[in-house]
Amino acid sequence: MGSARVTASDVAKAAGVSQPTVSRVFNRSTAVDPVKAERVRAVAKELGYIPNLVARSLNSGNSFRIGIVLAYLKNGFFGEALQRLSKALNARGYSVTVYFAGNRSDEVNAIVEDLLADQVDGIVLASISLSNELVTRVRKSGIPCVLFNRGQSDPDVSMVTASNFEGGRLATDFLIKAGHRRIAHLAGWREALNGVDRKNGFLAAMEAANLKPVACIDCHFRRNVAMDETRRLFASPKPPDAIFVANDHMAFGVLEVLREELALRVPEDVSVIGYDDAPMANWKTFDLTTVRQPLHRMIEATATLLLNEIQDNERPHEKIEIPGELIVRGSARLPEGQIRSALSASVDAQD
Amino acid sequence: MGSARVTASDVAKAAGVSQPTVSRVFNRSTAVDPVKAERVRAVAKELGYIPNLVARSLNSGNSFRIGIVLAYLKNGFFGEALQRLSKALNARGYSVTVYFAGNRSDEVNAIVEDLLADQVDGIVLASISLSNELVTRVRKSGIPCVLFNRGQSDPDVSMVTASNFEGGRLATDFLIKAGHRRIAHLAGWREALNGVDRKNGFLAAMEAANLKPVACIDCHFRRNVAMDETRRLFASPKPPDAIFVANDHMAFGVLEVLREELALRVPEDVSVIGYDDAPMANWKTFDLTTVRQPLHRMIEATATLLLNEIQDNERPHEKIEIPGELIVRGSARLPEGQIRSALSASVDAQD
DNA sequence: CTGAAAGCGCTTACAG
DNA sequence: CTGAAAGCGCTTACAG
Repeated sequence: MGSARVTASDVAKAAGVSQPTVSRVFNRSTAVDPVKAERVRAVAKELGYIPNLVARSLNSGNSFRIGIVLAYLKNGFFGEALQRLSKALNARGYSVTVYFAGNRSDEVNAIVEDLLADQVDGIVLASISLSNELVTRVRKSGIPCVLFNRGQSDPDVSMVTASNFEGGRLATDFLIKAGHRRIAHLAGWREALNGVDRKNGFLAAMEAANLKPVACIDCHFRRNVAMDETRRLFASPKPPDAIFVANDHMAFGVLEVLREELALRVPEDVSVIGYDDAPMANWKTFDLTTVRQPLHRMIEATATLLLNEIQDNERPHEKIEIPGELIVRGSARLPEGQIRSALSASVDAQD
Repeated sequence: MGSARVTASDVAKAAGVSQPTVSRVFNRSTAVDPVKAERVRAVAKELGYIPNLVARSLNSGNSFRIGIVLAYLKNGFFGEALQRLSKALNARGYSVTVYFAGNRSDEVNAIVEDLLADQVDGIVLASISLSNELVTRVRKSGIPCVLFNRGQSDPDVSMVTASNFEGGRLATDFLIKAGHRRIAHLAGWREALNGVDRKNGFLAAMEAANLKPVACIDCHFRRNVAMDETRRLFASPKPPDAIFVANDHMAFGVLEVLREELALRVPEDVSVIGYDDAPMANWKTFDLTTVRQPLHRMIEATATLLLNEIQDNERPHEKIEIPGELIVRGSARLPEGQIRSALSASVDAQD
C-alpha cells in the first residue's frame, strides 16, 4: 500500500546482478545473458517492479508523452478523435496528456508553459478554433507538432486534414445532379482553413455548373448562428431549395428549424447535406446525408507524422490530405438513378 | 529551436547565484533574499527558463500528474466531464493524462501498468462501464483514487456521484403527479450502481404511490437496446403512457421510435423523461424533460477529494452525493398547475 | 555480456 | 538567507 515503490536496485539485489543489468533487461538497449535476463524478469515480476518512466525521461531526454491541445469536447467528433489518437499513441509507447486552450492570450501563454514544463515529446493541436498565436508559440518552442483537422496556410507546420475542398465539391455536385439550382452554403469560419476549403469546394462546383449561390454565409461553426441564418434565408422572397452546411453539428440545427419551425419537408421541399458524419448523423431523427471525415486514417496519419518528426527533428514538414466520402442518407434528394448507401444501418453498432 | 533547454544551472550562472537558489525561487520552499529573487526571475525570463517538471518529479515523489481512465467519449457527458476535470486540476497545478480502458483483462493490466509507470499522483475512474477488476487493481496499487459518476457498493474507495436514487424518484413522482398510471422504466445497467440507484428511486416512488410498473428493463445504457425495448413495449396489448429512461442518450432513441416509427405524439400520447441533461436535451428536436447531473459541482468535489487523498494518504474514504435537479421541458406532461422551467432557452449559449 | 561511474535537472536536509 | 553535497531512479558511454 503506502510502501515505497520497488526500484531497479531492489530487483538487482534480489537477482544477484547489477542495477544497470536490470535496466538493460527492461530497455533492451544491449544484449543481456538470456539466463540472467530470465532471472531478472522473474524477480521483477515477483516484486512487482515497474520501471519508473519519470527517471527514464530525465536522462533519456524523451518523456514518452504527447500533449494534445483541444478547445472543447462537446462536439462528439473531437471526443472520438481524442480517444482514437490516445489509443494510437499508447500503442506506440506514448501516453497522452490533454490541455484545454481558450483563445485568450494569457491562456495561450499558460498552455505553452505547461507543455514545456511537462517535457512533452510532441504536440497535437486539434481544434479548429485554436488561435494562430498558439500555433506560432508552439512552433517556436521547437517541439515537434502536428495540426490535426485544422489547416493553416503557413507552410511551416505539419498537418493532417481531410480534403475539405474535394468534400465541398462532392456535396455540392450531388445537390446539382439531383436537380437543385437554388443552393445555399452555411459556411464554417473564415479563420479556419477547414471551413474555407469546404466553401471553396462549394464555390468551384457551383461555378463549374454555371450556378450562382443563393447565399454563402459564415456561421462560425456555431449551431445557433446556422439556425438564425436558416430562418433569415427562408424569410427572403426566393429561399433556397438545398443547403450545404459546413458541419453536421450545424446541420442538425438547420434541420430542426426547417422541420419544427418552418414545417418544411426534408428532402421534398429542401435538401440538406452536412459534413463530418458525426455519430448522430445516422439517427433516424436526422438521417443526414454528409461527407464523412475518414477519422481512422486521419488519426493514423497524425500519429505517424508526429512520431517521425520526434525521431528526426530535421524532417521536412508534411501536409497530408485524406480524401472524404459522401454518405448518402435521406436528408437530400437523390440524383436520377442513384440509390442510397447501405451504410447508415451498420454504423450504430458501438453506441 | 533544436537548442538545448535552459536549466536552473544556466540561470544560476547568469544571475550569479547557486543553482539551489534558483530552485528556491521557483518552488518557494524557503525564503530567498528578495533582491536576488528578483534578479533570478529577470534572468530566467530573459533566457526563457521553465523548470523541468520531470526532474522535480523524480526527487519530490510527486509527478503532479493525474490519470483519468475512461471507456469512451462518444457520450458528450464524458467529454464535458473530461474537459472540466482537466481544467479544475490544471488550476490546482496538475496535468491530466488520459487512459482508455476496454474491459478485457489484458487491457486492464496494461492500463494499470501504464498508470504506475507514469507515476501519476492520483487516478480518476470515470466511466460507468469500467470493470470492477480495474477498480480493485487500482486500489491495490495504493495510488489515491476517486470514482467519478460510477458508484460501487464497496466502501473502500472514494466516489462522487449524483444522488441517483433521489433523481429517479424525482422523475417518477413528476410523472405520477401529472396523472400517469402506466409507467415503464428503461433502466441502465445492473452492474453499475449508477443505473441501479435510479431504478430503485423509480421503484420506491411507484410503491409509495401504490403503482405497479408496466415494465422495468435493463438496457445496458445502450441506445439500440432501449429502442428495441420501446418497440416491444408498444407491441404489447397494454403499453405504457409514460417512460422514465435511465439516461438521455437512450431517451433520444426512445423519442425517435415513438415519433418516427410509431407515429405517437409526445407528450400527448406518451411522456418521456431522461437523465443527465446532456447538451442536446434542450434542442427543440428533443425538448427532453430530464434530471440534470450537476456536473460542475461533481467535478469540483472530485478534484477536491482526490487532492485531499493525495496530501493525506491515510484519509478515510468518502462518498459524496450531489443532488440533481429536474429540468422540465416539453417531452413530459405537466402536473396540474405546474409550469415549465424557464431554463431551456438559456443553456444553449455556448454551443 | 556486465559492472563501476557519471549524469539527467531538479529538491532538500545540512552547515554555516 | 545560501552554498556544497547528496540523492531521486534510471540510461549510457567506458572499461574490461
